[in-house]
Amino acid sequence: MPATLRDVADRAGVSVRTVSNVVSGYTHVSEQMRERVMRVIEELDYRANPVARTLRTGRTGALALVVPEIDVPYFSELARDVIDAAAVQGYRVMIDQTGNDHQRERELLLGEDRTMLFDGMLFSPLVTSAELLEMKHSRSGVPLVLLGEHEFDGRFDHVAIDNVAAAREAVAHLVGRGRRRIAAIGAQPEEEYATPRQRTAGYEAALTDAGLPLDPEWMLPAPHYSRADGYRAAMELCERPTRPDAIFCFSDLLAVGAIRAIFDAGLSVPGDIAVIGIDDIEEGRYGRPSLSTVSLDTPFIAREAIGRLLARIDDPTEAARSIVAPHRLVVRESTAD
Amino acid sequence: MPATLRDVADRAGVSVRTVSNVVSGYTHVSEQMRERVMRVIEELDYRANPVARTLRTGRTGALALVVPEIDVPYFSELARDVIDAAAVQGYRVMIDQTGNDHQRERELLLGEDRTMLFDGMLFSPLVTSAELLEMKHSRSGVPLVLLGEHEFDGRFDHVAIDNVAAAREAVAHLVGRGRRRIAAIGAQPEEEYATPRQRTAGYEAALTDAGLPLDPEWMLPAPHYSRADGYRAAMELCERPTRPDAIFCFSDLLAVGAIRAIFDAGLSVPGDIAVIGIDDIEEGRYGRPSLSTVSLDTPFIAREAIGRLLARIDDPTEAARSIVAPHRLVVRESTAD
DNA sequence: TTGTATGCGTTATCAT
DNA sequence: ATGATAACGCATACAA
Repeated sequence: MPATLRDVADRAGVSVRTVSNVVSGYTHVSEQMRERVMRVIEELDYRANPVARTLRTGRTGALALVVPEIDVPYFSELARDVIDAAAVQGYRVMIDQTGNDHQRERELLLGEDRTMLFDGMLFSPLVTSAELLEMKHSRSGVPLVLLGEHEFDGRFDHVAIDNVAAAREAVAHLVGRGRRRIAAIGAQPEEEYATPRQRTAGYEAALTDAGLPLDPEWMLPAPHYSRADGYRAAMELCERPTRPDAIFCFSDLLAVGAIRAIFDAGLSVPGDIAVIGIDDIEEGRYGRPSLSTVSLDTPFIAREAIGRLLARIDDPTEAARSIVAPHRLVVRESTAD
Repeated sequence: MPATLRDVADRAGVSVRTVSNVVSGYTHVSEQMRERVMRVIEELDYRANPVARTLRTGRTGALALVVPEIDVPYFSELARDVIDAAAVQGYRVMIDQTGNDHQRERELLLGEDRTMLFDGMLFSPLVTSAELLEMKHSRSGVPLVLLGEHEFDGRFDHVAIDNVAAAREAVAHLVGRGRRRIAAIGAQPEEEYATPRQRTAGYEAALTDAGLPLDPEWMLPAPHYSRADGYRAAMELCERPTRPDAIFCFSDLLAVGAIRAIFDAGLSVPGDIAVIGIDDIEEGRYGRPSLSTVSLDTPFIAREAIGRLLARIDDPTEAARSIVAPHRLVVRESTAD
């Protein structure tokens, strides 16, 4: 049975108020009193009960991070940085997975009694809708920061890269390498999601910049941004009468699958088909060939997101702000000559 | 301001007791009363405050999962399964990272006020010591289930594969492929940690089974089981006057790094050197060559671990049990002929 | 079947 | 500077 504030107070012959003052580092407390109380705290191995503290203060010291699937490398690398950044500020992180499932996402966002279990929420959706977020926000009032969605400007805090520019640079790089038949993998069937739409826009802009034609036939969907999706789409491209000479994948994971498919089709990377992704996951650095990509600064994203969230927890009336994280083209073997 | 039990009671003209009964699905409550209360609950959009409930009941509905680093694929894949298995039972999961850092691990385990923030703990250490666990357990009394440590039998619940057998089968497979100079990567400098020691034992047993000599020179350490560790160690092996013709890596991540190193050294896999790992992470299935490995059933591990933990939460006096998870050799290109 | 009252362990208000 | 005491929101022992 853990010792309580009362136990300590009784044993030290003082009031709970005094003990509480010592514990929470209150200024007006005499040195001798302080020492006496501290000794008893040591003796009884007292630790404050965070649940009781939370009930009183309304602060839990926990944040929620919602991602589609934690085992997708980009999200696990992001989670690592988020957990670290949160720890620096004294917060712990709860992770929820939406499983790329709309129904599940709904439940999670609007879910029953989640409220008050955490002080704020970091939401990194692959797909999500503004309405859902509006509902969440208005119903629970939980401070919310979006990761990777640059669409809902003004309404929510968010931190993300400039997706259009990132995609454009990736494709421009392929053009610069002399590629002309450039396919894209990762467009979403529905046009309602920000990230794929923006990357599609960047892809199209780069082709237009280069005076290349836009061909919808060369934009393949990838519902889950998984290795399997990338494999499937690339294999389909390889089997066509006229093959692409480069593929821009909307994520590194898609690219990993695509490279394997190209190899299985008896072709080479980058010889026959150059491949570039987005994310810069570590897996891409060790593959054969190593993967060219657009690197996102996840520690930066995590730090800024945590910063915004804590600011908003502190002052819920603050205006929503939009933070653009830096990105950087990283050229490796998969697009080398 | 969220509605409380009292608000609902007042509005419905009943006592808090009655509302509480309705909310928690108490059996003895008249149907009309039930409906009346439910209607008010809807109206006020009432949700029970989980913190208050926790203070009262002592149950938080949260579990902690402690891993070295969440962005290590094996752990993120395990985390996915743990979160899912916990969700099925109505629990949420908090993730903590020890960062492979002993000091940090200490803090985390013995840490201040963590207690009572979760009902139980799943601990999946790369490295840890029995003493630390003893301290944790005795001090906080938090129900604890170990993942992947088969050493502390009898003292703690744990679920893990038979590491000795898994390693032995992997190495036997290499022998069966005609390999004779079989190196190992992943031994820990200190001999105090269970997993590496057991895998070392399996490696040695398989060599002995095959009548092959044991050479300490061919057992390379890998402090973090990272791709970089695997790369470094394999590169060193490649530069020796007599190279191995096979490498047994204690984890798939090490194997990924090793394969890249062998390639960079101008050699081929499996032509010059065959490579096998342990874990069966998805990354290994898409690499070139695809990675032979020993597959662990992480969904099984997660389910069993959650099951044990909940049983122990329910009845802390239960005897500790040891669950052996199945493993299976998976042969792919990296050890093919 | 339902109402009343107490306590979970803190923090914070009001005295002194 | 410190003591007494009232919440925080819920669950439950005890009554009715």
